[in-house]
Amino acid sequence: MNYTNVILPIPLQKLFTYKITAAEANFLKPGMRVAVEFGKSKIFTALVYNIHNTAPVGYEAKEIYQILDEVPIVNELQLKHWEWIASYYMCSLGEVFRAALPSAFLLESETEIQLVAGFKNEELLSGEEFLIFEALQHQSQLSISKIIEILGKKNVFPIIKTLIEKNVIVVKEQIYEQYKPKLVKYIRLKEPWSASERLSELLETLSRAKKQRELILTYFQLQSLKKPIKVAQLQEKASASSAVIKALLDKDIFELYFIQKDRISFSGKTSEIKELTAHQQEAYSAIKDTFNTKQVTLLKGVTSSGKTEVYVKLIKQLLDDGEQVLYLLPEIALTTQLIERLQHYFGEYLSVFHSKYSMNERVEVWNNVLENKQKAQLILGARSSLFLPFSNLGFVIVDEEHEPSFKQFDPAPRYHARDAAIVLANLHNAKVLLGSATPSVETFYNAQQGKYGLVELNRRFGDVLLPEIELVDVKEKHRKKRMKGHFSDRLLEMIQDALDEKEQVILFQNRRGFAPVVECETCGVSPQCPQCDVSLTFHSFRKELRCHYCGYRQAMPHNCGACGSEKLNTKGFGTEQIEAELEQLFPDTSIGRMDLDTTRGKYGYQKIIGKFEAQEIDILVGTQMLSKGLDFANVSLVGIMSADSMLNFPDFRAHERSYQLMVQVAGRAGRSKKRGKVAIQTFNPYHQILQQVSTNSYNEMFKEQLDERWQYHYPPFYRIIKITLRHKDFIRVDEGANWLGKSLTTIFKNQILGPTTPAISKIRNYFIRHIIIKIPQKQSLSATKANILRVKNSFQAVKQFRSIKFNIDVDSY
DNA sequence: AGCACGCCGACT
DNA sequence: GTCGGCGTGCTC
Repeated sequence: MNYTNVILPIPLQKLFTYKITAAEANFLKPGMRVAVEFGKSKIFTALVYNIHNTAPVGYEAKEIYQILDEVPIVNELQLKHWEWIASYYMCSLGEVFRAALPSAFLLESETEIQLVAGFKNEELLSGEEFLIFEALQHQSQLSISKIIEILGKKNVFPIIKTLIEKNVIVVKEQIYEQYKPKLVKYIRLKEPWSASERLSELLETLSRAKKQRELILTYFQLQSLKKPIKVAQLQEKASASSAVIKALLDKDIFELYFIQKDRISFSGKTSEIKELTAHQQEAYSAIKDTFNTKQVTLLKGVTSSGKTEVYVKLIKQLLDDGEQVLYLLPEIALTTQLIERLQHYFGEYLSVFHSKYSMNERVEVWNNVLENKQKAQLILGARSSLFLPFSNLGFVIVDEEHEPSFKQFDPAPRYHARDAAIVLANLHNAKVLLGSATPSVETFYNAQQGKYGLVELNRRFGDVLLPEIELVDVKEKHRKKRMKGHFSDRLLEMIQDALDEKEQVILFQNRRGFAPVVECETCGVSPQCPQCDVSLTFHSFRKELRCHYCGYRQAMPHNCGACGSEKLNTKGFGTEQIEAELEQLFPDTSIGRMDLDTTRGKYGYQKIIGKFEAQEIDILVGTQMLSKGLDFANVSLVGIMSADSMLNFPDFRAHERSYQLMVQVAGRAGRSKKRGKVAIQTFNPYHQILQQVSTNSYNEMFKEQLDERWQYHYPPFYRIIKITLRHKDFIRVDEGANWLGKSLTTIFKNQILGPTTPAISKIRNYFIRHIIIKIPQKQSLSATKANILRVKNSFQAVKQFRSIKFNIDVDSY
């Protein structure tokens, strides 16, 4: 007997065994997909893990339902990589499987039922059964969702079951692939007319249809180019309406045909890569040197130093050697600007892969990488692109390495793309280049310790100086009454100067919406989200209050819900309010706003950025999404509206993050010729981080942060595993967290922090508790994880705790 | 994780 | 009396 163990896309730690025939055993290989029945009524897409002939004990294996692939779509290196992710980040292989494949590869089962021909004994049926029977007289098949509609209730399976038992209906399980390659419509003359010598005859028959004759003539014109003719092309060239084409199709003179077309194509010329400047060249050679001894190298290059040019040169070389290159970027930095730049150099070698691309596009990229096609030699993508089926990866770039968005938080696998990429590169024996102007503390530490190579690039391109940073003491300005709304007189002056010089301004406010909270002047109460532990945020555009955690929204109330007073005040400030104030202060200036609310949709970004580039917008107000990878030549001033909210964030990385964010935002100023200016408004200008930002002292910041990490047992000296418990019942999570905290403490002693209640203690009606385990570098990670899993098991053996959601997040930073 | 099975309360 | 609530156990 032959069997296969398969991975199912579910959070269960084990593989499942299915029976296969000898022929199937011969054909199947690890990495191929099969459809299998799982449980009573589900069909899943599973991935073949291995093939063997050991019969399982204790149960009878089911047979597989269908083989879905001709060749493996996942290779062995990927499976190894998945196993590392599953074990390191403490999740199941199935969860990695689910995250790794574009969801179109995970088939859906759409259950349809059909009538058994010849059933006559209607009197045997109950009322509801008869309803279904009757419905099937009109329609040949019904989906489960339709039946739910017809019967007006959710639980329809028992009825379907009895109908099947009475042999009235059968279940038709229909599996379909979601992926449909894009077909392009082409047109040609139908058989008897295709010969050119019949042209005159053809025109004769159409003597009464002037438009149609013209169309035929245009067609022959296009035909002389000896290329297939697209319908759209013909229609445009002949400036004919689609009715004319349709008439000719109906007369059987034209016919349509389709050619499968890859969506991802680039038609344009590529150009030679730029000459590197002396400094870039130096960095380039240094990187190559470090690769002789190190697998990973950090390129620390100040903003606008031209890191991309160095990448380009390295990529070029690897591509010439015939190896695949992966270029990872945080989602928000994947801008058209960069894509176009790379396309310019690498043209048809480049494919882009990220979540704003449609499913079909993602499947195409997957297949192209799998077949090692030319157009997929260089992949530019967000974190999930490290799951593509590389077979010959030679080089990985992780740009903006410090970006927190490389870490996936929910759902599992909670992996860090940078770290997972290093492991992946290791499997391929490939080199990794981490790039950042403001490396994360752990990466720079690794570089200092000699684990990674380190190359610095400290000159901006064209030797433009780093921007001049000015700290504006808002407390002082308030005292002297020199504030207009949220603007200090100094910032306004600088904006005015820039506008006078016809230069552009970027204002950074790390909060969207109009004003974070609405507060009653009389009683001080502010409206809360009914489902989360947060105050609602006022959005003036729709005059409503919203919750940024669960999406709850309500109209802005006219009076206070607690005391009825009509004096509702807005407190704090967001991008929307900054924009409104600017409109008052600079009425003749065009102002744009860029945040999550204004950049919805695939091209949302591009529209705003395009306008700003074209200098249709003078002042751009935005959240942190404008700190990344954008290159505007004419920006001379960057204003940070308030530095304090980020500095006071309760997280051990708050200072590091603030530093990175401010330096990155500041880097948007003066990127081409002139030295830029940056104004940072703060209540606390003597804060050490602000001082370090203003003097550009990365090393000082690093040293200070490292000391703190050492003192308080944080990474890179300790690993952090965070356990999150969630439940709708407050008392239950509370008790569960206490129980778990105690039992972890018996093993890990003082390495346990908590249980603690997070700042936002309730989201979507779930109460949340955290427990943190700090693991010293020398303590065995695998033993620690085994211990955690043991405690988890005994936790879930307590029946009142079983319904508590239990998340483990390894390296939760 | 889903999802069916099974045992208790509030309604026609 | 039933419907439907959610606790419990299983999925090859």
